[in-house]
Amino acid sequence: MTLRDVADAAGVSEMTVSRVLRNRGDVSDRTRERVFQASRELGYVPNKIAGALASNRVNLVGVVIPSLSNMVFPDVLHGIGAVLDDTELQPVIGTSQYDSQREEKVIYEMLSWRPSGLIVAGLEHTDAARATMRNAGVPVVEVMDVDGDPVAGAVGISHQAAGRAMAAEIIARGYFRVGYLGSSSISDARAQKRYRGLKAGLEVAGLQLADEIFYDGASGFGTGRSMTEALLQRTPDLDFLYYNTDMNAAGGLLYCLEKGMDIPGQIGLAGFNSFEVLDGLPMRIATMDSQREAIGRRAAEMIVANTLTEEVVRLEPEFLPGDTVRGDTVRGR
Amino acid sequence: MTLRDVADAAGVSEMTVSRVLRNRGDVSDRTRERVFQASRELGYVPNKIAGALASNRVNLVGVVIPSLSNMVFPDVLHGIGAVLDDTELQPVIGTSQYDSQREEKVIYEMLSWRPSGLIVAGLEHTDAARATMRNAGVPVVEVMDVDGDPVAGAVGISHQAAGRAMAAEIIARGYFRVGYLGSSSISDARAQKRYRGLKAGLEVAGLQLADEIFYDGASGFGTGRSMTEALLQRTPDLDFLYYNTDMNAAGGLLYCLEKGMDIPGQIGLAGFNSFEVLDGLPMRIATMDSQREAIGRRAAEMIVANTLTEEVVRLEPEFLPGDTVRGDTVRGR
DNA sequence: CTGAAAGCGCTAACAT
DNA sequence: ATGTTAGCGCTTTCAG
Repeated sequence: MTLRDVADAAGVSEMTVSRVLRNRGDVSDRTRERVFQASRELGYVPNKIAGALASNRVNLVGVVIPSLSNMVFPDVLHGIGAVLDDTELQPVIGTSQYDSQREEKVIYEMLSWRPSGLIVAGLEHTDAARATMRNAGVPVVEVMDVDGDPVAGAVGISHQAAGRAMAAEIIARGYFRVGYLGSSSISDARAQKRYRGLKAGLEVAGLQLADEIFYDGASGFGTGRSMTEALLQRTPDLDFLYYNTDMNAAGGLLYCLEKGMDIPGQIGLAGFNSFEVLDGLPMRIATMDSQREAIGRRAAEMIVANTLTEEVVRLEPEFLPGDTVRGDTVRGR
Repeated sequence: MTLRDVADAAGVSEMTVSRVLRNRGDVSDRTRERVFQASRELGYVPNKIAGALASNRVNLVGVVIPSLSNMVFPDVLHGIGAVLDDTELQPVIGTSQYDSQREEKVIYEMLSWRPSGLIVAGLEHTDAARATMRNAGVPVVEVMDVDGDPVAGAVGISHQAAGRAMAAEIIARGYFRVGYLGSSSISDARAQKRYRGLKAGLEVAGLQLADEIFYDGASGFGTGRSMTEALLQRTPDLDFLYYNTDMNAAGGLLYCLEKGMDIPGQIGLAGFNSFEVLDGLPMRIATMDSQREAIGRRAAEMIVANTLTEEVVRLEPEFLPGDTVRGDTVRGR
């Protein structure tokens, strides 16, 4: 089933059919109607492969993220989609499963389809992947993180700064025996940066991390719960728990509440990301909004603009105190 | 940057380069090495558009789902990915946002790229979408649901039966004032089927749904909590709450626990889906495993088999009693 | 083992 | 308003 078939059925040239179906150029209403009719009757579906080759235009935007299971990425995709919905462009998603070799392959595959742009999560990639992106010839935007050296454009927050900011909040609220609960995966570069930011921020105030614990595998209530239990068993006098993500913090919160701990008096908790699904827990977890949707939107806008931008957009995460931290005793908020 | 450039740099024909890069046919080690070298130095990325047009082969599998925000779909994608990872095929995801017009468009767009197969969530589509899929000329598999008339292949569970099975469990455990808490969205056809199945199952035992409540918008703890509060205010003597999804059930559970209700004695709760992230709540919610990964795997296998199958695979959801329902007093489990 | 020719299905550019 | 020609970058097929 090709243009040829529709053209024959409608008694016009292929070119006319092409024009009608793409709504380009002037075609008489009569011809137009005949073409639509023929196309519909035959159940014609245009071949975008051929169209793309001939026109040198592909209305796809590649989006490479580590995983769909971690809710942060669908949120970024949502922002991207919101912007692309107003254009001819369509996102195409690829996942790296937190594996940089796989990511390299996915990026390469994506670019081999000659998309109109590429959005990639994070700044850490193999040299080959970076080289490929640099030569892509289309707008490339790295998202979620600005702590590093972007290949081209970038939109994100500074996770290092987010960690420091959290340290400042913790200190201002009078906590000083801080424990960190995070992922042991070195491939979660952004969590690592927050971890380092936290430590740096504590040191500025002459404090040190009192203890830390790391887990393998997925975040979740169970993970948060068991990490929290293990950490508090080892270091019972902690007065603050900073989690790499709200999902784990939620598990920790439930554990602490069960044990009858006084939150936020005896112990404070904070997470990261601000997940809407968690509204409805017994207490709102203190967190930092990671601006995921805004990041997606901004990145998509840069692709739509279609300039080989090198712009780096730094968004600011917002601290949300929730119910699991004390009031600010220093600045008196 | 085309094959031509690489061929010139390596001093061979385009054809030879093509063979080396695709690892097809015999090429001497010396030539092979030269080609790789040239290709690498030039940063050549093959043009799959042209390749696909010439070879009439596209190693993509279209996957159309309503949304990425609802965790059920990433789980299906995970199953699909697990199977496709062992092949040359790659999934390409499109979302319909629970809008059948949009779904029709997405399916059409997908097929215009001539993928090797198509996987679509659900059995409810516009007539045009069904017609398009029927003429696709590639394997098409509808997933998640088998209560209806598939276009071609299908893999899923019977949500109607799942609702009935839940009714049977509720009754067997001695509950009889049952409330349903679900989505008002008619586009969630599967939840509707469970709802109808539940009612049918209760009726068989001479029971009726004591009350029901519906919400707009996204599921989540907050939604589950407020629905539960509203429903119990209206009908305080309910002894069982059946939710359309575990996410809402979790919110309801937290609410009931806060109010000091005796679960599962005074009141029982059950959800649907079996979400792993929820392990770690104070109680494990009774639920039914919707077999999402298995569905994804099975569907992908049907695509890989590359036969225009009409096979309908019905998987069986597994009831998981958790901690929020009483023991089976009838069958004495 | 390597190369040359033809053509995949469409669209840009140029007629008419 | 419609048609004709050429060619996008690759692979298939056939030669050698």
